[in-house]
Amino acid sequence: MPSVSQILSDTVERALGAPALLRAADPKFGDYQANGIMTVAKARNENPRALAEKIIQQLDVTGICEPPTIAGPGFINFKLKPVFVAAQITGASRDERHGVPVVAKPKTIVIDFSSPNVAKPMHVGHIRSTILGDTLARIGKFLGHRVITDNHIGDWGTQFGMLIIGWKQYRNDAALAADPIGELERLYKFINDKPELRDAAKAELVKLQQGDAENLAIWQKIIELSKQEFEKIYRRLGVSFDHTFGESFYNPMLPAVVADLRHCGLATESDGAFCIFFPGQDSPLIVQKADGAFLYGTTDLATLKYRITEWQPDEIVYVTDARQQLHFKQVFAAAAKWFPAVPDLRHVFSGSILGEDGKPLKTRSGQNVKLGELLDEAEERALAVVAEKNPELPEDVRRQIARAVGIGAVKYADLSQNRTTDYIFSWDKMLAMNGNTAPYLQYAYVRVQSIFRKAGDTTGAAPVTLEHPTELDLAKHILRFSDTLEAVLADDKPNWLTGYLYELAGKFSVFYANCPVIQSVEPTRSSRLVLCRLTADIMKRGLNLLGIDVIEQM
RNA sequence: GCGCCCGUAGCUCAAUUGGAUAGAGCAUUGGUCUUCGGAACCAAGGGUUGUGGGUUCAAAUCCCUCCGGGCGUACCA
Repeated sequence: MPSVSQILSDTVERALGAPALLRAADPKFGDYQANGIMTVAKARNENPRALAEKIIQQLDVTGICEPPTIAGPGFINFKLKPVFVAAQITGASRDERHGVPVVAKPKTIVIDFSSPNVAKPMHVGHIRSTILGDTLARIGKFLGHRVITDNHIGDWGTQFGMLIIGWKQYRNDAALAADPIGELERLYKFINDKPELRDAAKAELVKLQQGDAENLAIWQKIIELSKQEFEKIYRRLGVSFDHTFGESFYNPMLPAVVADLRHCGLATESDGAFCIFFPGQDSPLIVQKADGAFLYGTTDLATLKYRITEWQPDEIVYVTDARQQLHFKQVFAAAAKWFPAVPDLRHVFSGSILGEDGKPLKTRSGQNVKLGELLDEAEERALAVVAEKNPELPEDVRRQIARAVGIGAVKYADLSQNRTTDYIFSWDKMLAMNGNTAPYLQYAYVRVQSIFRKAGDTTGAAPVTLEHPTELDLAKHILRFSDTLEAVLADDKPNWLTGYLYELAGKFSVFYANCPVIQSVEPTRSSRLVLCRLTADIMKRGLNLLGIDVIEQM
């Protein structure tokens, strides 16, 4: 079923002959507002109010809303008829997708996110990319796009010289078994602190690059161990990938990439290196160092070529931190010249996570906060809250709740923030039961579930009638779910979805406080139960699209 | 030096891309309810959107000047 805003928007566009620019209106003016009229009037040198008058004469929306009104300099306001809202809600309640249409033209979207480095623990710096990319993938899929997720792990580089010599001579097998990445990290630091081993490390690296069997085997073992550790984190976060083509996957392609870039004149020699220069910019994208080695720009171009030929995507999304903006600008600019046609390339970047002192989040000893330990703490803190609030629950149930609440809180705190800015990490704020937090939404969901437990059989598909103003308000908000999802995907801004869900929970609370459900008489009782069910379904779906679990009790 | 991101209530953040009187939570103050989970709901105070100009019917949003912060800026990723 098409969304309400889509219907109205199409209607106005047909009459206007230009985009309607429909948006949710301030409730005191109506439910939706078209403000494309002023722009068109100006271009045509017409009086905007007269044009608006002409447009509303042509609109046939009698089944949908009250007669549209003109306000201000030329806004057209629409106020939905309760009967129409009720009919839409009834339809949505019988739809597995809660009234969210599948996109008319599905796109192929590649999403590149998370991308941790092998032999290093994942830390807080990885969480935003991981969670953001996962959410965008989930929403894209739900809207009907073909989404391909790829974890571009850092599994190649000069650090392997040091890791290999450390592995061969200083490896502690017991430590390796207990904490693989911890031991690898120790080996790396140990060798890095020994300048006298630098040449030996370099020699091991050269052997690896030349295909030495022993070094290749060690390298692969290190990758395997690292991937297993990453997987533990991803399992806890509920994140998965279609592919994990690391940087090394593209190694064999790099010489040909540079040769081609040189052949077509894009890459030129400068100080012994091969570079792609851009007009008006001092620093080039270097694709081959003076010593012959390749860089991540080279790998990114090879990766891009592979993805284009392999998947023919309409869009490729790179989710990284904000510090890589220049790099991706250069890669995208190079790609635009290198390929006859490039997909829509988007760099979705995020700010850093700061401690409450406003400085980058670190442990007390100044180390990066390990992601695994952060998630442990989230669950512990959530467990303490659950134990306090609901001590009669069995231990295993409490743990399960704590997992959903703790992990959910960390994710939600991140996703509810505008991704481009730095944000301040605060346990107390993210675990608060009030305000725009995961626990608040999870609790709102629990309250609805509680109604169903008491009401008995609620599987009926009764028609919805909207009598009380708070019912109508809740219902109208429900009808905006699909608009929200489309907007999130269009601008890569999950905080619009969290805002939507928070408002949904708020409107439900008001409805809940004003409208008895179980004690009301038929047919109101059944109608309200359907409204509750739909609200709960959308809360669950919305949270699920954010990668957050709901629970039945807490 | 140059470039990118930013500056909004005491604090943490919104504002659907130029739309009407800039909104939430926390904190503060006051209120509701014999309540389907009070882990709730309602209300009040709190703002010259860093500064000064410009563009237009309309600016937190676009352009320019400063001030302040973060991050980049030729062979790490």
